[in-house]
Order: sequence, then structure tokens, then C-alpha cells
Amino acid sequence: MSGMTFLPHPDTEHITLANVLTALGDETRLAIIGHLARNEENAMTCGQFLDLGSKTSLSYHLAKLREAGVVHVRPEGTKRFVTLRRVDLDARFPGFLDTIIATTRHLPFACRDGNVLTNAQLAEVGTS
Amino acid sequence: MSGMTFLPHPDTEHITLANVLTALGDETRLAIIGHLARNEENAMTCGQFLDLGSKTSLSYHLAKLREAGVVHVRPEGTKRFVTLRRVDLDARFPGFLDTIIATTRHLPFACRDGNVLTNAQLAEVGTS
DNA sequence: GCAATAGTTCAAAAGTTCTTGAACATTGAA
DNA sequence: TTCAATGTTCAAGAACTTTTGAACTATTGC
Repeated sequence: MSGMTFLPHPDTEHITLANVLTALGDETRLAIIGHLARNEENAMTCGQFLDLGSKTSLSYHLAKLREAGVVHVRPEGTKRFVTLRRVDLDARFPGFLDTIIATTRHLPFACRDGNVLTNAQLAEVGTS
Repeated sequence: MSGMTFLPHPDTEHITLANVLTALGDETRLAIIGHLARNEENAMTCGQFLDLGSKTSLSYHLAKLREAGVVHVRPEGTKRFVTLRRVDLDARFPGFLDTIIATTRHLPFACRDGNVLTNAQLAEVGTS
């Protein structure tokens, strides 16, 4: 009934560069950021990242990103809506997120089987 | 006599974002980058980073930064002169290094004993 | 209530990173 | 040649990170 699932997020002023860099220095998490960046209008659920790893492993990686202050996770029903903390990151490290995204955008997208997603597949992941 | 110590550096096009982020996602290495950024005119030797860790540990961290393509190391005599690979990083990830440095600049500088260097001490490290 | 959906937590295992000290290598100078 | 200076390599250990599957929680809809 209550829905009070605790999902701690650091305050903007407690987001540190070292934590953000550590969070992003991982292929899976960088790929998650890529998915989010291609989709900044509509929040994504965890399930939409399943091409990048198992449910458990994604839960782990998304927690890392959340704890570092890179993403915000909003529980709604049984789902969690994940968004980039763009405003906070821009305030804290101006220009940083954009250079990451710009690079991530024209990178091939590795998925869990080691092959690479086509643009068509990416569009599908992005809009489903 | 020969002086042919091999110090492999990745080519510019082989510098990857994930490797750079992993290399920078560490307090010691971020502090090294901070020292280098305050000193971009004159190359620094490894010995000038000794407030950040032991000789062995710095050798390890500087190798990480070199292998990721973040710094260039030029042997000269018994010393190694370390510089940021600014041109290459700017070509590969435009704006990235500057946002890192801008953040690093107004960060307190932790040194190995857990205390923080004053600006005077930093200047001393930088120009000795 | 019961089942389905969406995600988390736990403990174990495997792998990676970092620090340490001792031994080594290279260069330059007395 | 011998010494000091500067840094590297090696092996061991401690501490983290990541992945797994099984068990769990919370919510929604029937």
C-alpha cells in the first residue's frame, strides 16, 4: 500500500567527479548512458536494458549509477523509471555529460552476446 | 648507452572513452591529472607526485594513465617527463579534458596522509 | 486471495585492482 | 669503477568488483 521503497540518491552537491568517472568507466554502464541519452525525452525502465545483461546484473549497475548521482530512479508501480540527472550533472560539471554523450553516440553498441546492434535495433530498443 | 627503454603509448585513434574514464576514476590518478594541469607548460617527473603515494604505487598509476592514453611519458636520463596528451584527447573527445580539469582545479588536493595541500604547497610541488 | 510482473537482495565464486617491500635496471657523475 | 638518483618489475596479500542463481519484496489486476 505505502509504496515507500527507499531509493537513496546523492544531493547534487555530493556528486563527486571521481564517483561519476568510476561509475562511467565500465562498458555496460556506458552503454546504459548511451541508451538513456538517445531517449532523453521518455524515461526508461530497467527492463529496457536487458540486452546489456541479466536482470540481477542490471540492478547492480543501475544502483551504481544511481549512487554516483548519474541517474535518477523513480519507482512507479512495479517499475522504475530511469533518467539521466542532466540538470544536476550540468550544474556540477558543466559540459561533461555532453562530451560523454557525444562520444557515446557514434560508438558501436555492444550487446551481451558480443555482437553489435544495428541502428534499426537501437531505434527499436529506444522506442519500445 | 642505448637508452631504448620501451614505453608503449596507444595511438590517438586507439584511445577509448571507457579506458580513459576507468583511468580517471581513481582519486590518486585524478590528483596526478590535477598536478599536471596546473603545470601544463613544464613536464613533471614521477618524483614530483610522491606526496600522492609510494614510488611503486605511482609507477603503477602512471602506467595506467599512459596505457589509457591520458599521459605521455618521455624518458630522459634517469627521469621520466610526464605530460597530458592534450592534443590527442581534444581530438578524440572534444571538451572532455577541459571539463575534467575545470572541476579538478577547484577541488581540494588530498595527499597520502589524508590531509589537504594548501595552495602554497601545491605551488611548491608544481615548480620545484 | 492468487498469479503475474518488475525489480531487489543475498551469498558464493571468479576476477580485477591496488599497495607493499624487496630486488632489479638504467643513467649520470665523482 | 663505484655510487647515488630515478624509476621498474615481481610476488604476495588485501580489498574491491562483477556475475551468477535462488529466494525474496512490492505492486497490479483478476
